[in-house]
Amino acid sequence: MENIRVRFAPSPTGYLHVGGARTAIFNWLFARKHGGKFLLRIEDTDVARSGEEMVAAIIQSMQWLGLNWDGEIVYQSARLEVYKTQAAQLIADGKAYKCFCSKEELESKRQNAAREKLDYKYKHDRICLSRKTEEITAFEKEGRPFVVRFKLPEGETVFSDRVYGEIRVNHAQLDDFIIQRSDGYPTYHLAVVVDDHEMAISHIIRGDDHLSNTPKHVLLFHAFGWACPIFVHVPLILGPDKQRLSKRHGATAVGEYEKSGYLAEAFLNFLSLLGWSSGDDRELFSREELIQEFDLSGIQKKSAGFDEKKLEWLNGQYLMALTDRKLLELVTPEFLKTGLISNDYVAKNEAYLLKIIALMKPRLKRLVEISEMSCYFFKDPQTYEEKAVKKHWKGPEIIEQLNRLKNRLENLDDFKVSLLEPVIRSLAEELDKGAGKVIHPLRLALTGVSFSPGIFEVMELLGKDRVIKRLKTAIHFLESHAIEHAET
RNA sequence: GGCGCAUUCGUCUAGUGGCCUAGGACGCUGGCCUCUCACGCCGGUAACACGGGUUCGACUCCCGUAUGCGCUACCA
Repeated sequence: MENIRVRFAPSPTGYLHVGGARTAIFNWLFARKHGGKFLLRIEDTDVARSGEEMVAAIIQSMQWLGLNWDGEIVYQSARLEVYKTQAAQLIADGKAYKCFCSKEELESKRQNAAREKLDYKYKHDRICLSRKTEEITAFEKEGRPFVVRFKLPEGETVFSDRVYGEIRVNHAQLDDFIIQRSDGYPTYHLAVVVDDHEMAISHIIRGDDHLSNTPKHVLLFHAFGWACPIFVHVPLILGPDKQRLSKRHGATAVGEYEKSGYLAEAFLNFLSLLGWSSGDDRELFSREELIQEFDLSGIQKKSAGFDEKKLEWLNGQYLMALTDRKLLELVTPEFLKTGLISNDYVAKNEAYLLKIIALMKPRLKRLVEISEMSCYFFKDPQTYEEKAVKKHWKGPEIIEQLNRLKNRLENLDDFKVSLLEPVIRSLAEELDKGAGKVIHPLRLALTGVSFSPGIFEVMELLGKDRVIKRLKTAIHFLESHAIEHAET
């Protein structure tokens, strides 16, 4: 394929939505695969709802995902004159006309029709199309506001969509739709057609919520005497309950996924596989592999539900593939944000941090989990998990057991896994217990919780001083509680 | 309501008339590993929306029905 030019055209009325991002990804993959251009156009013709901060946020999310675009960003708000000129041309050609009917008049007509369960269509009366020239000039002179309507021809429109095949729509369903609003701004339909033509877009890849609008666009392309691009409508992304993805389902903005600790590569991988399949059984695709494999024929017709569980799994896969050093780099901001450690600490304890990262890597699903998951490597436990206390610290002999353990460890100079393990196992044997019966209480004393990486690795990293100290603390804790119980 | 589009395990999907007693992945679940939690490994659960055709043969083609989604704005 030659001269592939596609565009992503978000409306800055909100953050970059997951669905929008997926559309952007498909466009980007298609362009990159075929050596074409991927253009970015901001559809900000709805002044009331558009905002500059939103544009910035959308751009930021695009960059995070690594969706680099070609050329300058096109802002529709900067092209109002172009649309006006094109609308005027259509009027001059008799393919569109000015309509002076007020919104209120039309609204009441719509309601009257609705009462009789009828569909009001402007083209039924076309009041403004039958006005005399003098009347129109008089209106214009007094500065009466008007919209420009497309004069809908009879017949039907047939077009072919790369995903959905041939679509046929009878014009009876359509109306003399507005292409220019009374404030002079173009509507979506006009702007999109004019811009896609001027930007020489070869393939319009967009959400299938526009499938029903496409006949209008085809009509406009024909009215202007322009060839239509190839239409490629992609299915929507829905929430886990198959309803339109909304805040109820949690995050809908790409930025929120970035914040909650997902990797851009994993998110890209995940979104690419929503509504598209390469045809084989792979789940993990690098950016390059996605470009390599992407093909319009793999696009699904059915809308897809967003399954965050799978995203988490995928993210975990990416996390595990990272080097310790790279993961540390990514996770450091989390450490700093939670105040667990300082910049200074990071600089001085890299080797230690790298070892922690190595232990946490297969357990981590999202970056933000790191602080909570590894806090006991930086500070002594403040509390002991209640359920674990009941389970592992029960019985009067537990204090004695921890004491014996502490004494043994105090005599050990080199805190290495290979030396620690025999100490604990032999103690268990002497006590005629399984090793777990010694390890679990120990883990609780050292970490405050019931789960952690292998206890010997944890001890080695913590070092003798902290292990002894935490054992003493745990023993004190148990003793004071024993007294409490005795008193009550 | 009208019109358009869709419909394979809970979810993402493979499947383009016989290869399907429907494959993979996530999830869930049994087990192994094991000091716990993860990771990893082995196994299990679970789907062609329904009804009619067409055909020697239908998950695959056609028609209905149901359900869902979209459009039906001076939003995009």
